[in-house]
Amino acid sequence: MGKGRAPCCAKVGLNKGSWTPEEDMRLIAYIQKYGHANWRALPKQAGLLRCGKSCRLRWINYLRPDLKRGNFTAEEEETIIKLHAMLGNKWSKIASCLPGRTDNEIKNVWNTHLKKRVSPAGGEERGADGSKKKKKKAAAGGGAEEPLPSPSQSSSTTTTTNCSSGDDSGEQQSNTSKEEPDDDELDLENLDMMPMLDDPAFGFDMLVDPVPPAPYGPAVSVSVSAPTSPCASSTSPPPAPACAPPGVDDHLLVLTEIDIDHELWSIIDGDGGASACTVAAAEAPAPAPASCCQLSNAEPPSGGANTTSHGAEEGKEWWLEDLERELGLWGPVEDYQYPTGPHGLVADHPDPLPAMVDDPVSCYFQAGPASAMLQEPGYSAAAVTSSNQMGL
DNA sequence: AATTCGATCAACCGCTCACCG
DNA sequence: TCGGTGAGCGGTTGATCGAAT
Repeated sequence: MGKGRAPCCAKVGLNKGSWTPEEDMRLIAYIQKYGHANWRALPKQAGLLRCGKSCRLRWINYLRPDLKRGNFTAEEEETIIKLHAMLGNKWSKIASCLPGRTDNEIKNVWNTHLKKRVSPAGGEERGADGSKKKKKKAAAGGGAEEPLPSPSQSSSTTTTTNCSSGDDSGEQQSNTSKEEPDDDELDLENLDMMPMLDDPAFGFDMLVDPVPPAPYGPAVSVSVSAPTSPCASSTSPPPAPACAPPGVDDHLLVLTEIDIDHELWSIIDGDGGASACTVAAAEAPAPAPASCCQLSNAEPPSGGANTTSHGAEEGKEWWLEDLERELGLWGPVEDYQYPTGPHGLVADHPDPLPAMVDDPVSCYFQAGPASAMLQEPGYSAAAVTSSNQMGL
């Protein structure tokens, strides 16, 4: 750490802030095709002006196909409360027990809803000294020694009081987060309160030690089932699709080169400028202007495996629909004309980027999963969205 | 109708961990 | 064994939206 290592995002020329649809598309397409064996190299290879960290976050928290969107169910909330009582702010561990939910999401939900519910004092905490912003400043000024929401807080003041190690774990959580071993001594008496524990596949060590890092790894093969649902609750998400979204295997968006200033990546990389973007892009398979159906031959740029596992068919629709909705694309379309090639397939479209530039998201969905799905028996054309409906 | 305020959530930052040479 | 590097985690911030005034 320290050691003079510059923050990854402090690099010159990298985008920050909200992601654009095009960036999303590039990231999705790249990961679907090559996985994410190396986050640091990924943005460069995918032609994204983002740091790897940012890409990773975006993928994990927003673009991952197995994400469950929408409000938390009561059961999920209960699970969070109980797990938090036992684990404290171990959001990633809590998230591992809530399939389709991210640590960030859970953290937000906890801080905005559950904390108050569990510990009304926590709500007052914020209101007591005014707005949350004021509170932050006050804390920064050194006044507030307000401990973070800790297991002790929740366990000592709420319904989840039977976490025997409440006080201790609370202290550890807020003061010595490093004392993992103790934190992980969970109160087994709580186990029967947790819905996901009914799952025979559940092992408590899953909480203590995160699920085998089955990252969406170099291979998209990382099946969705692995990362997020070691202790699948009964409120399981829609049929878990494989990491690769519907139809992606066969209809990947062709990533095209972004014309980034050659020196930019040199600066970013600090590697002496040998890796101009276009060069990298040329080396990286991503930009290959080939057909969308070339996936099976694709070689990960950095040796990552590309196993693009096929998700369950039934998993395709929900993921696609969800993401489309998320991006404002969802809706019936009546008059969209696919860019058809000689064979009437999008894959024949020689260069999707031109369209993508205007409308990257719709282009992606029409050229990718959605169109692929169209070719599947039983899939309704109504699922295809019209770029006219984009609010972009 | 305009303004204020609070809630929400995506994204960033800094740190630690784990792996590899 | 040690140091460097990348990944991951948890805390925090800031933009946005909706409700209240």
